[in-house]
Amino acid sequence: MNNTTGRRATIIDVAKRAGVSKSTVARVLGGSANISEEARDRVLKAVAVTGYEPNQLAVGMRSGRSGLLGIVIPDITNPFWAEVARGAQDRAAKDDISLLIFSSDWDAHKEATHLRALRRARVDGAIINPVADNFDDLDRFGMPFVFIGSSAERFPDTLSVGSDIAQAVRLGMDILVERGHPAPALMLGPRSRLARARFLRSVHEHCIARDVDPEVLLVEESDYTVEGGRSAMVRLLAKQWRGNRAVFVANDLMALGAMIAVREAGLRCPEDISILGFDGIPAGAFSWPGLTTIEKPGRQIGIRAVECLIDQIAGGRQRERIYLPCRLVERGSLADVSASAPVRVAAGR
Amino acid sequence: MNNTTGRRATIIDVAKRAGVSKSTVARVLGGSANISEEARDRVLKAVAVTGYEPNQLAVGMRSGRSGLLGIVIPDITNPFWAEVARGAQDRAAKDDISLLIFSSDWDAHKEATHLRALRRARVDGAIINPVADNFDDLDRFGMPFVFIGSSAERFPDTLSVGSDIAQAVRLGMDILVERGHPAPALMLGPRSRLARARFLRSVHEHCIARDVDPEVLLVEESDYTVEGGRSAMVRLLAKQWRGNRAVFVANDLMALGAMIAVREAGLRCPEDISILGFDGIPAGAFSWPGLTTIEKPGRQIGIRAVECLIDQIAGGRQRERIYLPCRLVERGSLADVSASAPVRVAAGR
DNA sequence: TTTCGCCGTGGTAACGTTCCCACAGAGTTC
DNA sequence: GAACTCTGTGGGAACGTTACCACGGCGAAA
Repeated sequence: MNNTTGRRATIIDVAKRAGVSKSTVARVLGGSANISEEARDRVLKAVAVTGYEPNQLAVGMRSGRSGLLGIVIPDITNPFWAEVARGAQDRAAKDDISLLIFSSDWDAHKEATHLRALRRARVDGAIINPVADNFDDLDRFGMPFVFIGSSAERFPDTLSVGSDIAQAVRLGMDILVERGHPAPALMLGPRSRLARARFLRSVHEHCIARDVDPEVLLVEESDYTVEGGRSAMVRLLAKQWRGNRAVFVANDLMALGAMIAVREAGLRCPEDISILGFDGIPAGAFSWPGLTTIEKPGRQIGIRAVECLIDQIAGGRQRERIYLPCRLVERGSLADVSASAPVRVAAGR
Repeated sequence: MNNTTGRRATIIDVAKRAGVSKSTVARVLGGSANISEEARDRVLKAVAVTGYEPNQLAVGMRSGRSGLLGIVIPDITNPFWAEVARGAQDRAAKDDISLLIFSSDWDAHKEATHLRALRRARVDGAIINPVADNFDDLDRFGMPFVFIGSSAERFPDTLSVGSDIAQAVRLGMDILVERGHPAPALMLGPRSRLARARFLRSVHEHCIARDVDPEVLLVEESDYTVEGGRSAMVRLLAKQWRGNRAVFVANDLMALGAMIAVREAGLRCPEDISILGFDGIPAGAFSWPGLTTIEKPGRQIGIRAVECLIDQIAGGRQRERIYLPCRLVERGSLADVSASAPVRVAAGR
């Protein structure tokens, strides 16, 4: 079904075989109008015979469109970012665009290297979770771009896509109230993280709207790790902590650690202590009990970012900030101790 | 630090600015010998001033090297494959090569589409976890390639990189014996999977070497899912099963499910039943107890695959099959009931 | 002095497309 | 019947690079 010579067929080979000019071949393949039936047939046949595949390099060279998009995320091995990448991949594929993926490891130097690679590859645009605090000049990025993730927050006047933390917190607080936990303890990440402030602010807003004094809430903070969550939970358990005990944890890894600490203290989750996570990492489905959590829309973020990018490449530049809604994933770590609760919570997965 | 016109600087802009010919610029940038100090300085200065970045498209067009490698894996969202991709990414970056990543979802049609995209992009080579049972003709793949993963097993005469299942099984059986479980039950995947036969064969070999009748071993099989592992464990518990009870599970997800079933049966892991997994998925670190497992060398596979590919692009084509060793990850799911065991196993993570 | 080789450099032809202009012939309008 | 439009086609330039050849100048060998 193709030449044995090893050389790839070019548009000229196709043209010769079809007995037309390369212009005509290009028109047929480009789906242009005004082609005779006969010419179209002959070209299509010749394409099949030669096994011709257009050379994207040449196309890009001439048309200025490489058909490539770049994405720079912290780590493809991190399940959240893998979801983002996957969403971007799938959306790009719909438009016959291929994705160049890079992992920055939250390292500004690696990021710079990757951005250079993207520029050299002449990608049509880039999706970036920014690491560097300031880029030389955003306008001279050298290509259209979309920022993703909460670190994009630092750059006010750019197009960016992220998850809607305010909505996520509302979702979490609502379910906690509904289940009889109107004043949960809070387990937060390090102060340095941007998302932390947003999380805390949203909790406060929610409390005030419900006439609860936010200062009443127990708060612990730690690193976004299993170990961090475990130690924070130990500290929490040592405090005066009355009533229906529940914790709203700002990160799933920490929540998993907290769950371990509960067990180590001889307590049960969710019977003694309810835990609500935030992220939606896969491991939450395999813990015991399964972690009830709020899932960030990773895949949607990837999809939307590509769409924004495509729009931006085609038309004018927008400078919008897009927040995508999160989703509650109910598993077994949240007890229902509300007045209306049937009998007792079942510790399902 | 660059032109404000928006147009990207070309080698000609650099040449003009440096007052030399583009040939000289190319030689300087290509690191060729026989350049005067003066010319080199002027060129380097001009490059810095113009912000010149070589156009990879043009380079690829002319030199036949696109500087791109493709990788087609089942799903970037799957932690194992993400590891593979990450390894490939890092290794490729060392040679200034960018990676085009695609997810096939174990779908032959998607795979074909992705391979076409790779051909169009004129990648210098491809790393593929093959899905299709037979390709039209391996020699006419249209580019150098390396197969990865156990499904590569189906194609005898190709270069491939995968994990050493025989060594992994030896590792597992050895630790089981050492801990006082000379005849563990086996939990296998579906018969359709290639890895299953290799796993079972290796267990048999190990048994025979140790003078154990392999027929004595309890065997259950199921899907590679949490639910599958759970139901298989239920069936296993219903059997006559004496002595120090341990299960060697051929997949971590199943192992996690088995662990849940143990707990649901009112038994404890590892005190009543020991579980040894196989894969090394991250979720195994967060279960309770932590899952002791054998980790496949995902990252190494990616690294090695890229190295093979680079070799193959440069030199002759090899048709070797490379097996990379797995690693035991000790967490808390394996009890030590051997005679030499200190007192009792601690249920650590 | 002539010849040779080497060094450093410049010019030009590709690579495979797309874009644009030109042009022949058929049909339409006045 | 001349001028015009429309349809289908072909030809050539350009995109930015590298590979190759050519050439002048200089020192060394004959």
